[in-house]
Amino acid sequence: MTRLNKPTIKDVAKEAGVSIATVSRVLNNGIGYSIKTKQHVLKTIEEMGYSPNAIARGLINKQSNTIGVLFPEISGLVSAEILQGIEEAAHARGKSIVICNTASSGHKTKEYLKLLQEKQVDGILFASQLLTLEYVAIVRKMGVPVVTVSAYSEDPTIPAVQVDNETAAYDAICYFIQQGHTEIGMISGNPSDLLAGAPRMAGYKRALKEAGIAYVPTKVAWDKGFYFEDGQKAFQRLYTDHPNLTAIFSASDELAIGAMSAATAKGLRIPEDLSVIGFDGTKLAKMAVPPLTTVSQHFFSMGKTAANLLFDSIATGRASSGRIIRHELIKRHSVQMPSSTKTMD
Amino acid sequence: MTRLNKPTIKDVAKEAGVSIATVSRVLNNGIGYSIKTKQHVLKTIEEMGYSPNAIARGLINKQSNTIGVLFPEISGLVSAEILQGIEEAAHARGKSIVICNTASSGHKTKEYLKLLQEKQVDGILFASQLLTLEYVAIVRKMGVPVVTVSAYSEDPTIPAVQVDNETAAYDAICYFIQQGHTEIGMISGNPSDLLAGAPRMAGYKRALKEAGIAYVPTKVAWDKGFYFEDGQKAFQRLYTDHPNLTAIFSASDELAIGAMSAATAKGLRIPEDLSVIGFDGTKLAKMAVPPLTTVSQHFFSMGKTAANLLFDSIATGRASSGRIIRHELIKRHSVQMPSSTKTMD
DNA sequence: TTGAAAGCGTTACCAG
DNA sequence: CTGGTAACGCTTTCAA
Repeated sequence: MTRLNKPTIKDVAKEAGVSIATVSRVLNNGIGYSIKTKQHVLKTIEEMGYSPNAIARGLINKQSNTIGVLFPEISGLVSAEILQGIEEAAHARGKSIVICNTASSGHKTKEYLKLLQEKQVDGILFASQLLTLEYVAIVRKMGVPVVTVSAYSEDPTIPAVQVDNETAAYDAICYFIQQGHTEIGMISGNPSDLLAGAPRMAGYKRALKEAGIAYVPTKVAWDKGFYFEDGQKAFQRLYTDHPNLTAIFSASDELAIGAMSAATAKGLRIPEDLSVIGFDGTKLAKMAVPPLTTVSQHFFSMGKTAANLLFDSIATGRASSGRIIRHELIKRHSVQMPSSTKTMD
Repeated sequence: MTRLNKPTIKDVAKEAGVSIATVSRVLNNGIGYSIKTKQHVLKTIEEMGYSPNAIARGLINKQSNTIGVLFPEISGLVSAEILQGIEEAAHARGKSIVICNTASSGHKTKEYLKLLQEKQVDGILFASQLLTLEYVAIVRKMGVPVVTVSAYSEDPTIPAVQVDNETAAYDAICYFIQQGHTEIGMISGNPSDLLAGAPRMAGYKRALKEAGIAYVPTKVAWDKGFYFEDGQKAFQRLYTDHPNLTAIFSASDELAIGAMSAATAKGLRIPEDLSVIGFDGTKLAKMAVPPLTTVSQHFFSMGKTAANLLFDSIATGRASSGRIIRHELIKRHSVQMPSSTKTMD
């Protein structure tokens, strides 16, 4: 039976005929040994197939080079894009990330926070995940920096990376208005959602007000969340109450596509009979029929930015400030001027 | 300045007036102490807010309770669903997962493999990611188990969790044939893809052959990959060469939706003029207009199964065998009998 | 330029 | 039932 255990720094030292201190030095510090020793050590490392043990390193350095990322769900396009951004930033700095799917459950979240503490992660990212005061307290006790991506925090001092949701919604409505629409409905997420619910509705109201259009509460509908089915259901209600709507702004792309699907089923043509704007800018939007005009959030870049903020904070020991990531109205083919404008009568 | 450092097991021992061995025992073994000591120790742990250090534990136990998962991309629906399945299985066993986005790059993959080795992961999952002989060799040297999910391995001895792609495609085509179609085209992925390309094309051919329908090479088209745009482009070519096709089988949902979008743009109605079947069963399919009939792969369950196989392998030290996950034809509204059957003339 | 040794926070063995 | 202590693999003083 050959020696199955992987070689340690000790083995390398013995084999190379130097001390472990020397091996460690050529591995880490750029100094403290002769060029000749360096080459010799490097060669034996190569020959033995030695690989340093990050766990042992972590124990002594008191850092794991790992961050934890919490998501309420990971099987969606939004999460996936944010995650990809985070991953890119992490990899660029040689850090690794452990992902935690909390399923929006307080229990699972706290469980994960405990796990992350035991794993000695260097920092934590809350992605799309409500950061309650309770979580903040836990994380404070852990003593590691936190940042939030596309998430609402009950503690305003936590650095956040997000879009200006109010303005983004406002811009969408203004575009409708520019196109001549006045009968504008909205499919919202739950208004109790302080990140993606309430602010977008506020933007909708502000744009209407500035244009002198009366705000009619029943022109805003929502169901449970931000999903396709919610969009379908909300549209039914909207259409029943207000069949004369010429434009609908939806708080997510899925919501918008659900609405379009329900509208098509009712025989409405898009955009001829009904204009639609979505939100998020996921790849769903370009795949819709017709391609969906939407307010894009650049999730990839949000994830990347948030991760970098966190890494900076870890490195400097100072809390960073948040960032607003610019949104962008991507114009495709789901919006046109209302065909039955009064002047046509 | 209060004591900022987190308490260690030593601190707990001192505070509780016992030895660290005892504290360790109440933390790990269910035995070896009086009920009274246990309560006392637990109380001091609680009071001091002590949390065990998983890094130190890992060092001595020679395991990290962590697995590495490699994806060629993580911002897609398929990856996200697989990941969610893996996450669920991992969390259920108290393991954590570090994710690696290789971008299909051999360089990044090898870099990650090295990182995972240093992190002392207990096992590795290749998800949707080609497992080359070179990678197998590296992983063998690492001495940890590997399993593959929805991925092709050049080494057939590696446990794999996947769908029977040939049969799945075969079933889809048979369904077309049952509905009366004979002019059946296919939008394939790249045939050099040994997992999702070649086998699905083989299934297509077999079904045709069994039904006595001639296989016409130009009735199969593909572009670069499995994405929306590829579907659009491939459809153009298919339609130019064979405008009389009444049915198209696509090797992914995105491909199918791309084809539908291009077909709709040409004035074709679905399913009246053209029937379409997709592949994957992502949430995209149900959101299409009309809702897409598709061969579902149950990615969530594949991820979960693969992770569990890996954990078993880690625990027992024995390689497990792979699993075929049953596919399922989900019938929605993108397929109907060809309207212009010969008998109607 | 180099080596010896202390120590990071745990676990597990061996005495008592 | 309990305590002392070696060891896990590594980094980092401190001396030489």
